[in-house]
Amino acid sequence: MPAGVEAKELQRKKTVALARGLLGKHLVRRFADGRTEARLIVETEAYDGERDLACHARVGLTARTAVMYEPGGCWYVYLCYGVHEMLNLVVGPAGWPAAVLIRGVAGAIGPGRLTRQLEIDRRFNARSALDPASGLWLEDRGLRIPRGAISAGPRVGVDYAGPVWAAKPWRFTLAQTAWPALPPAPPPR
DNA sequence: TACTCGATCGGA
DNA sequence: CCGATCGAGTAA
Repeated sequence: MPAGVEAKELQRKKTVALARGLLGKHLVRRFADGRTEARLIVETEAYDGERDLACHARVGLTARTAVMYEPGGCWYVYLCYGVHEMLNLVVGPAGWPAAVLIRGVAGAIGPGRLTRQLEIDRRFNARSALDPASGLWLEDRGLRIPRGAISAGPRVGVDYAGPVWAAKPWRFTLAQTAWPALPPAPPPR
């Protein structure tokens, strides 16, 4: 049986470690027709607190950022550039605004592409990320990730945050060699 | 109410 | 490189 991801774990005040730890977990979507799809999480970014000038919570508590102040374990979904839905996992204890952007899953690299493929939009905002009843949740399927399979680098598209915060190596990617067997590739011609 | 500017992507 | 497209945040 698949083990869920624990709320208690997501409420630790360790945003960057949680972003790293999310690699290798699965994002599971149950569609309206009952079909389910589990995708390996392969790329994440950490956004941590009001002090983090790349984080939406840099402006403090507003209607949009309120969900980030919730205890870890719910989704934060917002519209980016008027076009793309961005999926984030709220992490940390209540009152500490932090989230992890799900930037890539196996079969869909890019935060806008994955939400489009999995039909994720702002209706999931503030819903539970641990409860299958929400239709979108996290599962730990026991995949072991060697430390060396993870690489870190600066977050993408946050130059507005200034050199210090833009340079934080808070973007994490899982080397493809650590992914479990992918759907069979079409035979070469 | 009038601006400005995005945690992106696809097409020139 | 540029345009799409719209909502949040800010100033007035």
